[in-house]
Amino acid sequence: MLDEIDQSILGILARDSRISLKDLGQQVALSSPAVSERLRRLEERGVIRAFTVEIDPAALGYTLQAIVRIRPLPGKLHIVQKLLEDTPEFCECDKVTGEDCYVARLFLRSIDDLDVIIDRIADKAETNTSIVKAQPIRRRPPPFTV
Amino acid sequence: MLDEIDQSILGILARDSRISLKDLGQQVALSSPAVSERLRRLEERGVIRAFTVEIDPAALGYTLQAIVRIRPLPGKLHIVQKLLEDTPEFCECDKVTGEDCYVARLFLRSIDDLDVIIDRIADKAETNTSIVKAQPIRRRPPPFTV
DNA sequence: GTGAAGTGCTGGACGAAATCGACCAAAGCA
DNA sequence: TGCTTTGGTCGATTTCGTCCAGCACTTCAC
Repeated sequence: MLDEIDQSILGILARDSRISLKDLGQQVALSSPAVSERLRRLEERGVIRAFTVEIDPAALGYTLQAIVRIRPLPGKLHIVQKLLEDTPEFCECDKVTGEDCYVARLFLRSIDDLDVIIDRIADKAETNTSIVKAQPIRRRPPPFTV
Repeated sequence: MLDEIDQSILGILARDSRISLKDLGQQVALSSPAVSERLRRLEERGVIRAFTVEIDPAALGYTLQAIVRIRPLPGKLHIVQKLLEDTPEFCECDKVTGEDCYVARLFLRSIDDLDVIIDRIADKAETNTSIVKAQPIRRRPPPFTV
């Protein structure tokens, strides 16, 4: 599905997605039209979901992060999910097996905001909030070795 | 700190980080040398941590994800953290307040891998694993409004 | 085997984009 | 008031991306 060249292209782009096709081509020993075509196909096949940018949340004023585990009350599941989706401070949410139904990441400007946001779901779900103290591993791609 | 133009630049780059400076400039009504300079400063100040690419984990064979809560046994905290960092399948890890010490995201090729990886920390920590069934919110930036 | 078709690459030409330097206008300040 | 800093424009030059023709290699039918 993905050959070695595609994998190293992905690795390089993960570190710097604004690299020129020329430089990218040199690093994988291919001409620029060739890597251009590979990029096109990687996007087309959905291997590359997006070229994006990693922003320091603190630069936007988000000095706090929390991990919130959420267990909607009976019959409230869809309402809760909709509420999470419509609250932009929830920047990541997974629906999981086990007692908790959702695990979500919340970006906060202050601890007061936490209270405001959690209060909005407090009557529809049980929640368990953990404040992030440190990030030993920040978002990284999984290993490529096939 | 960040003016409106910087914010809209970040918003545009979050959607497509490979956009040309020319197009980016047109969208924010600035010349390309001007946006080039703003980009340079955003990077320099650490607002932009990296230009990167979002890869479909399934394309790399990772058909499963799990959220693992980890509570190291007394005296094992540093060993456990090192182990997490050295296990590339752990693609995200937060150190949090509360009973659990770490919350980590694990990418898996098969359910068998889960057993192998969790076994490696089983004698150093209590773990609680939830399999991801769906992702109602996939990584998105927090709201920019200052 | 052999020829036809398909795939994925190279290299050069050409138009588009990035960069560089010169210059300018507004804001902050002695 | 006039100097300095900051952040911008514009045009020239260089660099890059894209298009296209051609080539090598593989697959497959005969």
